[in-house]
Amino acid sequence: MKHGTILVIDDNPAILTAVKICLACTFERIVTLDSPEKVLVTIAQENPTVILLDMNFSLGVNSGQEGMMWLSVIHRKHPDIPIVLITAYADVKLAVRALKNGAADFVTKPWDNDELIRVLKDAIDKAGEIIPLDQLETEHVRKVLNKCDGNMKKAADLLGISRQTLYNKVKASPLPPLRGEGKLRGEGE
Amino acid sequence: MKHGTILVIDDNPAILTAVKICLACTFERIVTLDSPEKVLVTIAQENPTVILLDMNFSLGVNSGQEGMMWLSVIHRKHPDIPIVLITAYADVKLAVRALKNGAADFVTKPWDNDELIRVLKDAIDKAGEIIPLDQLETEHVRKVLNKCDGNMKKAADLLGISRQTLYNKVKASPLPPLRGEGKLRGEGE
DNA sequence: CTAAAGTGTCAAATAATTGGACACAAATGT
DNA sequence: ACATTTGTGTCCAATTATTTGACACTTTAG
Repeated sequence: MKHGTILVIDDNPAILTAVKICLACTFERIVTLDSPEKVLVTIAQENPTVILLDMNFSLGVNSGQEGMMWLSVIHRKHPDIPIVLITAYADVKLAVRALKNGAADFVTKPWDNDELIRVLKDAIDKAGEIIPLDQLETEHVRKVLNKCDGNMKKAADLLGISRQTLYNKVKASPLPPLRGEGKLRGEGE
Repeated sequence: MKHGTILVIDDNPAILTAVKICLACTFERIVTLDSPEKVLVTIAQENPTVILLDMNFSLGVNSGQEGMMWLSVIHRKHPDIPIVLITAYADVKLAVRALKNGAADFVTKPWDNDELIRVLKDAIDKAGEIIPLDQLETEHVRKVLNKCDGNMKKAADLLGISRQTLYNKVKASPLPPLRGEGKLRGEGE
């Protein structure tokens, strides 16, 4: 099954060619840019399913700052499009920063074709997950309730709803997404 | 301002000592474990604000598999407690996997004390953020609507609400809480 | 041991959600 | 091109949820 459109941004033509070949049978459409400057325009035109973004565009500058900046710009404007970063300079700090800035994944050159495809598919799948509103609500309610140590008044306050409504909500979903054995944190006594 | 309890798990006593000194004035309470085996018990007893977890516990094994496994175990059972990983073997793949498995951050030994403190505070802050229910709802609604290209029927369907309700919701928040820059001209249309 | 804060539960007023309906615009198939 | 399907905006009345306020009671802190 093909997975829509991918936008690849890299200043190295050889890389673009290699990626095109590698991804030809995975995507319906492959759009490439050799510079990120017009990336927002291209995104608006192509509406890509996923973006593969190189981190270094100035020769001799390998800090990845430029890619990081573009990551932020794109992610801010299109938070729903997964962005996979790719770089020749494996740097843990950079990778961590990228993921915390919204990157879906981070791969290093030279890459393994199968791994790249897997990573991209994975990013698309994760971005495509849509959960129903009430499930989102229930999860959040329990999270906040947890953080308030079960204090429903405070939790309701933080959630912006009335105490009684919180009651109804927790009553409506008694045993939600708790995996594991039966003891919750705080059940000491 | 002190930031509650931190649980530090590392098999190297010297590291534990060093961390204790480093973090003494940042946390009210520092709990240490030299092995992750009883970590769930300790968490239940201490209810830590944040966890600092080493990735390697078997000498000679530096794949980080063990730390990764414990990260998963802890994160699954306590998704609200931020877990910062620490490792001597800077490995991009490992770091990426860790973050995707729910780690709040990833630091490498030897660490910088100030940076470690900053990272921990950051993790705590991020985990402590509580957003009101209606804001969460609005953001999710807009995200799903986006993914459906504005098709309200489909979006309502995916959200598990009726089409009219979706109408009301979008009508109620025309320019919602999107963090943000003013207007980046997409010049798409 | 008080006072303050939280709990569980109720009821009545208010708001939101639903399912159905309708005329019309847009996309789809043949 | 035409007919069919699908989606849009917008109503309505019936049903649910939510809120506000209240009450007796337990827990927590000073």
